[in-house]
This record gives sequence, structure tokens and C-alpha cells, in this order.
Amino acid sequence: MRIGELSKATGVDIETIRYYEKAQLLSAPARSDNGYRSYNQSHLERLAFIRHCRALDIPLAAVQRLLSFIDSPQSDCGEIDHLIDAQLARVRARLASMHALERQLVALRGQCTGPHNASECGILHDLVAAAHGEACVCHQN
Amino acid sequence: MRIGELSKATGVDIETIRYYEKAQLLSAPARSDNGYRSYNQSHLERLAFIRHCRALDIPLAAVQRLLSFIDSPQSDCGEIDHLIDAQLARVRARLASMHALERQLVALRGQCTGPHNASECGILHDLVAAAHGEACVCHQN
DNA sequence: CTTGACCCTGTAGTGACTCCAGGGATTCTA
DNA sequence: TAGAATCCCTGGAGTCACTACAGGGTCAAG
Repeated sequence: MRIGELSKATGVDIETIRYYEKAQLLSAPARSDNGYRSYNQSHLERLAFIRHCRALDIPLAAVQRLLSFIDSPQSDCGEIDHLIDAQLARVRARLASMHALERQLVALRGQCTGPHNASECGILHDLVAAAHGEACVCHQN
Repeated sequence: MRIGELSKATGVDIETIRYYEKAQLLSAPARSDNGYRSYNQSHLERLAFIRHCRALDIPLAAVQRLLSFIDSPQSDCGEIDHLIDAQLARVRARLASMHALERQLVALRGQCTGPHNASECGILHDLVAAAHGEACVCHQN
């Protein structure tokens, strides 16, 4: 399988595939006579694995750890659990702050009604007020 | 005000302040005889404004547009509205995908109960299964 | 007179890609 | 069989918003 076929089969950009190889997440494939990369089924599976982890927003360094567990199934899975727990904690923290963010933006958006001069714009006024340390509609909670 | 004082007053890292200057978000301050940066009140306000926007996760390029509105209050505020709307849309899209992510991670985490070999780990099994295109507990929804 | 806190510039590193220049190989069509 | 379109290669730079560092200068206190 050439890189373009692998790309189509997995939906992963060609440049990204080469990037994974350089980053040592994907082992260097065999080369044809013309120097083209030649992938096999195991490359496809490994790439799909990486992308699934990335869809779960797991950092590449952690994906690399997981790959090493696949390669040595004898080892204890405690670190896997820990890794997923850490990822879950990261996602939840980010989720909480993004909820707050959404509330703030909605409040801010409500300050502007229809077209007028920037000097009268409630949004801009609120943002400037916040810079002055005054209570602003988006951060007064 | 020297850069250290500005940093303390705003809670913004010194390196970040210099970065904002280089990125043209903060105008270059006057210099003392020894070459130290000398900030005034307007720098402090502008920096606070930038940080407030960043707390709302507004990209620096958009912050720069907002700053230009502060500098020219005559212009129409339509773009401000649009900018906040775009930011809100980004946040909401991200929020939705992170909710899905959380569900997936929770499901995945439930696959592993207690310590055992990686080869028997439900989490790893599910991740590998997903790579094979089988339904996995975290993406079957 | 030395110590320590502060400041300067310029450069490189982060993560996870993405894009591009400048070339070679292969395949399809006229 | 010529030319065009498509594929592939390498190496390097760019993205975003910082962060860290090397290697120096400045200043006040003890």
C-alpha cells in the first residue's frame, strides 16, 4: 500500500502520516524500488489506533505509551488506567472552564443590540470596563 | 512603572508582556536611561484588556481587531458583534465535542477493573478493537 | 566589593500538525 | 511517443500563544 492509499483508507492526511513516522509513532515502512513508502496491514491498524486515541484527545506522548503496551502485553495495566484517568480529568477541567466561557460570551453578546458606533457598543464597553477592574457583565458570574 | 511592576499589577508574566510588544498588541513603552521599559497607566489598561479577552479565549488576532475599535470609536460595531458570535460558535462546537469525549472516556474507563496484565485490559482491548473497525464501547454511540 | 534582584536581547522549544519549494516517478490521454 | 496530470520524495518553514534559556548589563543593600 502506498502512502496515498493508506491516507484514503484511514482518512489521515499524507503529511500527517509522514509526521507520525518522523515522530516515531509509526515504524518506517519498507520502500519500493522507486523509494516510495510501502505500507502493510499492521501499519494501517496502528495508524487507526493512533487516530482513535487522538479523537479522544489523548496527547501523542501518551499514545506512544499505549502503543508500547500493545507491544508488550505482559506488563501491568495500571499505567493505562492512570493515563485514561488523567485524560478524563483534563477533559473535565477544560469542560468546566468552557461552560463558564460560554456563559460569559452569551452575557457579553447580549450587551449589543443592533448597529451603532463602536463607542456605544455594549460589548466593547464591557470589555474596557473589565480592563478597568469594574464588574463586567461577563465576569460578574 | 517597570516591567516587573506591571507584571505584578496584572498577573501577566514578564516574558508574555514582551511577547505582546513584539506581536504589536502592546505599544512599545518609553525607555529609562538604563534601557529599562517604562510603562504608564494606559499600558496597564491595555494589557488588562488583552488578558480579559484571552480569558474569554479570544485569539490574539481578534483581540487586535478589538483594540483597533477602541482606538477608533467612530467605526461601526458590526464586526465586534460578528467577532463575539464567531467566538461563541467556536466555544459551543468545542463544548459539544468535549461532552462526547467525556462520555467516551468514562465508558472506556469502565472497561478496566483492578490490576491485571495489559493483554487482558479492557481499555486497551477496546482501543485496539476500534482500530480494527469493530464497535468500541467509547464510539458505539 | 560582592551578592542578589532586576532588566536586556535574541534564539529556540512546545504540540500537532500543515504548507511549500523543488525535485523525481508513474500513469493516462492525444 | 510526447506531454500532462497525478503521485511521491526530502527538507525546511510556518502556525498559535506562549515559555525557557543563554549570556549579558544595572542597581541597591550589606
